Amino acid sequence: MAETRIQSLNRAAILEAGLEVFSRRGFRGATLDQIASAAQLSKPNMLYYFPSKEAIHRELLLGLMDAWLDPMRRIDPEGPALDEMLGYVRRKMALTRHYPRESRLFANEVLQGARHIDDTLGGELKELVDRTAAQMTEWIRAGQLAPVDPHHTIISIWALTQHYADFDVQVRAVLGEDDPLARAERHVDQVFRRLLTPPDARSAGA
Amino acid sequence: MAETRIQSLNRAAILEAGLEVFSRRGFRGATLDQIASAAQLSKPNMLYYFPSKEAIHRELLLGLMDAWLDPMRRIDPEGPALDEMLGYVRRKMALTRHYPRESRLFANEVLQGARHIDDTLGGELKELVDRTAAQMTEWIRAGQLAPVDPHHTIISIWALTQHYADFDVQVRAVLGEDDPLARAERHVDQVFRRLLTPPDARSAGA
DNA sequence: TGGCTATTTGACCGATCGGTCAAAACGAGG
DNA sequence: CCTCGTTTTGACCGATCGGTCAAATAGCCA
Repeated sequence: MAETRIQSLNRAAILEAGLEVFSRRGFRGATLDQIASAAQLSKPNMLYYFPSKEAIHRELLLGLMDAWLDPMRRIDPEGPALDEMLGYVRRKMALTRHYPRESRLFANEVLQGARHIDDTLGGELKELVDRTAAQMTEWIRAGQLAPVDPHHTIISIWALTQHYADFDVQVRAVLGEDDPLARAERHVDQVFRRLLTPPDARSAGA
Repeated sequence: MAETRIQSLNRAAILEAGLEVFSRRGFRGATLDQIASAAQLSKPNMLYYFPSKEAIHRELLLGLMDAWLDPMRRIDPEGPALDEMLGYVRRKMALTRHYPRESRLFANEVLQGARHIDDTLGGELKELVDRTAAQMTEWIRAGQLAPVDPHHTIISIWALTQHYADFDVQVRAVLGEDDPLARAERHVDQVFRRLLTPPDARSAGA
């Protein structure tokens, strides 16, 4: 009873189309006809693979959350504090560069109340953040990071990195550039380097 | 032919209701019935004051843009560089605290392509940003600000301040606090203080 | 009070929404 | 070729969308 080749192909096409449309229009703004035509399927044919609009949306969000949390999970408590934090920033920025639609899908969802994922937000995500914040507190106590509010620092990393995906229309309009992300990556690294470098390490290095 | 009392009262009620609904649902997700019932008016009665859903939305966005740009306009080239920049950050954060719905309205619009305001984005906004960035470049040359990318620093200020309004569901879920903004204001000040304080001024002050 | 304008409303319209259904077309094994 | 399960489709459904309209009502000034 395994998935046939045509099934997995069509399911993938529908999810790809759903990502495209949901990320640009939001859940209520997207229509099944738009998704179906983007997937080059008829509407009833699409509903043969997914029972409803909600089901497509839910599957996209579910698949998203894991990839979204992964960069934070990969922070190594044994590694050098500043490098670990800047590595996290870099990995999160890579998500923005390579998966801007996923970022906008998430932004749309949270902006409109996050009704479909509020359990994940208050559960798995909060646990992971609390654990990472505790690790940062240790690093600060050990003098490996400058004193900061760990929770709000994590939120700042999200804010800065996701902004380049979610508001890219505005970013491009204001910068007038084709590829703002090269500069953006250097800038974001600089922001958190200056925020997190402990005072007694400031004379050394570039 | 001036506006009567009842006209200005009803128009205000409609705009207030429109802000509430548009900011939580986005343009396409909002319905005229929702806005009308929030304004305690019948739908045809509401359309007696505004010709269409678009007209309500457009008037809200127009009124918004001016207030949104004001904190940046009030940066004083004659003032002390760091204080002026941190003052801008503080004013922008005050908008987030007092007008989160306006922030979400704007976020919804930009997220979905900013089709209703792209002329403002590429015109008035870009000019103001370029002028402010030029001022920052002077300050950097004079050693009053640490070397940064001015454009991306401005974008960072937007990203951090607006994030607390646009993603407040996520912020509250992760922090588990009732009023995250008190801490947030201190944190955001710290981020840009460390980013912008010139190297030779770091030994002085707190 | 009468009369005129400004305001409000219920009923309704065509378009579009998410979703259903029965029937047709397809495809692999015999 | 036939058979049977899988896949695809056109036609259609009730609900809801943004918006209209004629008629009813309220407010105001002579």
